[in-house]
Amino acid sequence: MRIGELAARTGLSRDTLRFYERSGLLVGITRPNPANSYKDYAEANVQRLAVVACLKPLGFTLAECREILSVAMTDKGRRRVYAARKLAEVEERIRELEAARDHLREVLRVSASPSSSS
Amino acid sequence: MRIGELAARTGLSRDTLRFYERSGLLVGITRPNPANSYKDYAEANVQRLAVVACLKPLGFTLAECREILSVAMTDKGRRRVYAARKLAEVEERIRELEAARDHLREVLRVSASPSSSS
DNA sequence: CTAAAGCGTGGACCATGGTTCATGGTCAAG
DNA sequence: CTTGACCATGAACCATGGTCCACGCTTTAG
Repeated sequence: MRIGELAARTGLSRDTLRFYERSGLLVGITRPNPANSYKDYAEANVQRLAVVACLKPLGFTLAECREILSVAMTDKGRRRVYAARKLAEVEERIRELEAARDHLREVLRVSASPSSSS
Repeated sequence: MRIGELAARTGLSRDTLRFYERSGLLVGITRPNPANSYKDYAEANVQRLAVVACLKPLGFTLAECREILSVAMTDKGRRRVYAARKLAEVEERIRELEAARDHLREVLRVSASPSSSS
């Protein structure tokens, strides 16, 4: 399929897809017609982009998505390693944010009392 | 004081301080000596940068720090509004990350079972 | 006096994840 | 045949938070 169809089927803009292509997230790109410069994107990219759409909200960068996709179909163990590593990062970030949250609550508690500003 | 001293007293690099100055975080900057172009930074900037150092890990951007500092000394109520708004953001982000964490745990749980890869 | 250290300015560069623009080629409908 | 939609490429630009460099001037230490 061409980029417009891929965009329609994934909900991503053509520009974003071109950016993802530069980022190495897409595979199976050919130029079947020597008369023009149009590219053909393999069907597999729809699935790959679904994986990216799933991973991105989990905090994976595009580079990490690329790495994961490169082993995703062949190496379950390595895929687990990525997930486990990211899980640790996410848990650490949650702890940091909980500390920030408690700090902000303290700010609000203190600033609610009658006197004392800064 | 000059930028070097401010850097020494805050632990920030001169470059970072100049970046912060461009970002509008510093006040009371004069050029007391007409013979040179050296700037003098008001003592108050040490405290301001301490506030920034406190706010940044809480997820406040530099622009938000600037806003908060602009009202910090005069308007306790508005300061509360900023803190409350950021608290809501932090709590939302925590919820998102917890969802991501659960998703990753699920990935690890599923990929631990014997068969089925992608 | 000389050399090093400090200072100000402006600009380039880094990563991240895109968006927008300009240019030029191609394809399909009317 | 013309118009509009689609495509590719490269480059510039956006925000965020800086870092690094070169240039030239000043200040300070030896």
